[in-house]
Amino acid sequence: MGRAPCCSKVGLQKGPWTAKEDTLLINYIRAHGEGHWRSLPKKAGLLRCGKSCRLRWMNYLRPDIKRGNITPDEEDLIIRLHSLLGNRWSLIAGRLPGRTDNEIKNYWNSHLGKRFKINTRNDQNNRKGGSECVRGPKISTQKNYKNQDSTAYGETIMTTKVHLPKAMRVSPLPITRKNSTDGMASGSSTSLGDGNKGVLDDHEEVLKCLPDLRDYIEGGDSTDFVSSYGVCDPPYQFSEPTKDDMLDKIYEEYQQLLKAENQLSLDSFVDSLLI
DNA sequence: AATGAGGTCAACCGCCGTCTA
DNA sequence: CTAGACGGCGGTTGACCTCAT
Repeated sequence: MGRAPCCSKVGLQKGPWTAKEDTLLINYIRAHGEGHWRSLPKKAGLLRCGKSCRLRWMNYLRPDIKRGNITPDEEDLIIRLHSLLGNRWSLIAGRLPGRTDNEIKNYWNSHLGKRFKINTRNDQNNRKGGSECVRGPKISTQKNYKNQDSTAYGETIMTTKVHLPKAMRVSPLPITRKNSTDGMASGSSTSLGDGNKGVLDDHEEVLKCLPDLRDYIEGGDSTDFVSSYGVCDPPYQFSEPTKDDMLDKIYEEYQQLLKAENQLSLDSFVDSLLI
């Protein structure tokens, strides 16, 4: 017996968002800030479910979203965190500034999960003296993996101990301003493929209507955008450390975990991620 | 050139935990 | 204490795209 739907769904728009809808949503959040998703659509003049608005904002329109390909470092981190946390996409996303849980989930399902599945299968074949063709994950050799169980990913991960802390709300990490050479600022390297150019063009139109947002995307200061949009309350606190510092710090923590072995329990490390 | 298979990713759905009256 | 509202999460879907045949 589930809860009643968040909205009646009668007469509501579904499917891909139009540029006009995006504009309405952005303008509303600009004026009133986030929250109150249930009542937001009505007030903003949108024929959308509140959840749909939230999702659109969180996964696409938010100014701090980092677009473009997942970097090898980010991929490494996703793999490591997934091996620790399992499918806790929001937690993993919380450690990847500018990435959304949906994006990471999609990336895992379309790239990594499959890769590790193949790897695991081949690993099992190898143990049986099977194929020599090992298509393991493309893990950077500069990182220390020697303490990693070769079966720590993919299907077998389900049998390894995955820390599953009690579900709780996780306050987002401080979101750092990306520098002008990556992410959205790279322009063409959006997550929209060339085939979606039409859609992209539509949203370019939205951006033309929103100079603040365009300034941000083209290298302006996100804090300007946020403050001008009136959404400066948490979770949008753009503060130090920088993205690179944060990634380094997480790697460092992980390395320490690997080295310390018995000195630092896995649980306490994972718990530290949840803080 | 046509077409079918497979990949990608935005969006939806249902459930859960927390908050509040 | 309870029930409903709300926000958030992970799983899934389906439209659209690319690529191989």
